[in-house]
Amino acid sequence: MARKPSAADAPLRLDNQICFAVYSAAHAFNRVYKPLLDRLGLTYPQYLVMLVLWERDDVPVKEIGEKLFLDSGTLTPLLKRLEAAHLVKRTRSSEDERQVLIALTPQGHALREKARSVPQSILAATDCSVPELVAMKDEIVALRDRLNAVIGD
Amino acid sequence: MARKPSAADAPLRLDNQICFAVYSAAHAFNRVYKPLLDRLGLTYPQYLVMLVLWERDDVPVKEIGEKLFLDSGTLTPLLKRLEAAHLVKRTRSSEDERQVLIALTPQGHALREKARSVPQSILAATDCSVPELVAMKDEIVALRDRLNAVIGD
DNA sequence: CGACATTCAATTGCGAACAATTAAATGTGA
DNA sequence: TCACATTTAATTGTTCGCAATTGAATGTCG
Repeated sequence: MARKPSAADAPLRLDNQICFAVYSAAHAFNRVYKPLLDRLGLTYPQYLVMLVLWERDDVPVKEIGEKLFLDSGTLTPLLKRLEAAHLVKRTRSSEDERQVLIALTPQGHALREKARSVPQSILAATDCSVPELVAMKDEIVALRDRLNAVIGD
Repeated sequence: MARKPSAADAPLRLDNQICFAVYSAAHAFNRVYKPLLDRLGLTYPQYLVMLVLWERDDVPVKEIGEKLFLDSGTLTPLLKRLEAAHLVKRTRSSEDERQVLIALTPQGHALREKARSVPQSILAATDCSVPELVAMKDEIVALRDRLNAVIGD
């Protein structure tokens, strides 16, 4: 038996869910990045790891994980692929043998120059002004941090 | 040789990237949803499919894909898992044998009632007002649609 | 010093996500 | 009607993402 749409249904409607907006926007970003990153031989998560390393080299896996909100189950195989591509080197820390330090190779450093044009291309694709994007980014980060705060209960 | 941070580096900084904000917020949402959806026996993408079906039943795979921005490579195995869980039935359309129609089972319908409390729990986790969330959602959807428009070139 | 807990990366298994290909059904035009 | 293109799902292979477990190194407390 057919039901009339009622106000009680609104919370379950797809279009009303901010989480779906975020989920689908993340996929849209990924699709825009794809052709740009293909030229660098990187996937998007690999690109994120490279961003971390371009800011600070010789970083333990743990720290990369904290910055990207990813765990070793994701990072270990990803980093092995970056190593196979000769972009990073993985070495056990001598001070703490539990840690694996990730360092850029010369090719890894060099890739940074090829990556410089990427943010500009993405900016163009958003068809937004920089201040608009910064404002949105700050709002989304604040939301993310509130969500992450709830997890640790 | 160490480099001074310069303005030219800003575009490649992780914290400046809206895409990473969106990417990490999507994962944060997923982690908040996880315990709620575990009780329903659903993953987050499966929950999205159920949202579509609760709005309109007996839908071809294609249409689900268009609403969620997913293709058959993702949906076919996901829908088979939902079928194995007795939540949906997959049947070839008699009018067009190429299409597979997805229909809810009685259990699939019934699950809707158990799902009603989910949006409220998510809302609480965001620690945001409804108008704030609606405004953000609209902005993110607009951004997503502009990104998707660029893809089709 | 020695039992114990903690930390860290690696591993395993499962479920997305997507590109590329395949195969069947349908539509179209000569 | 028949060749051909288009549409639709399914399949295959690669890469994430995460829970759960393992094993080695380190830290802590009696």
